[in-house]
Amino acid sequence: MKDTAQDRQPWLDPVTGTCPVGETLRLLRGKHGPSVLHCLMAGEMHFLELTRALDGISRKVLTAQLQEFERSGLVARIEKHDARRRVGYSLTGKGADLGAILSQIFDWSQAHRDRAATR
Amino acid sequence: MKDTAQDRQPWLDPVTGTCPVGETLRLLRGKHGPSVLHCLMAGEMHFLELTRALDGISRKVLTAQLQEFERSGLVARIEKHDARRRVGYSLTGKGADLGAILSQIFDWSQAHRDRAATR
DNA sequence: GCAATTGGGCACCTTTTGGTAACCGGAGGG
DNA sequence: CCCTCCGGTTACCAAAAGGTGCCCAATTGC
Repeated sequence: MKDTAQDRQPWLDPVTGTCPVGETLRLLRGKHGPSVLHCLMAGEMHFLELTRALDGISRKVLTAQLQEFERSGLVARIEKHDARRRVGYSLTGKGADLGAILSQIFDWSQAHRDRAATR
Repeated sequence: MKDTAQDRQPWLDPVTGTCPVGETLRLLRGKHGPSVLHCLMAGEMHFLELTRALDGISRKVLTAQLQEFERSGLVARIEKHDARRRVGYSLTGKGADLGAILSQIFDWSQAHRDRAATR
């Protein structure tokens, strides 16, 4: 019997050898990541629109975040070859599914805003 | 007209002056935070049980995380004055509600484990 | 020609986060 | 008396994350 990683950790993805849950959590650990997805729930937005909507995020971090979301298939990047060469970002189906879950966290936060710290 | 913070940012909690959503997101940004809540969804656990279940978390980080969750009213700390003076941790109602949402993220991760990276 | 807009990239720095290892204190066992 | 278990705490260090400021390229408007 070969004692494989799969035997010891059956939750690991057989293809990538990583834990899909861990990957997802890592994806959402950024300071602004969830907010980016939440913004995009309202529809496609341009890069600079996002920087303004998120209030405080730097362009560096936003580009990095969007690229990571794109790699993970949560967000689609659309180059408009129109006048201003602006770039649109919108959620994929996967991204929208995850965004819907995040919306529940937003709702939970509002529902428990009473004595949130219960001090 | 006094232009108050409430007028400019109506999502701020009128009592604490903080954004409840931001506070929640900050609560979940830790590397192990969501996993801790997920563990406790199965029921009360002792401190060392958690360190073993989480595989890799240090006692320092786990204590800090549990204290933060306790301050936020997600987790209850129960000192057992029995032989081994062990300490139990369990979810409050609030904590269980949030844990249920996190479970959906776990489910999402499993559902999208096919080509998660879509490289 | 010159400035502004848009979406980046890059170098540098600070802050945050997490791990390691050591120590502690009370209870129990031998 | 000494050792072990449990739940911490502390000091120290490394890595990750994020912000700032500067540069760049293509295009439009003046």
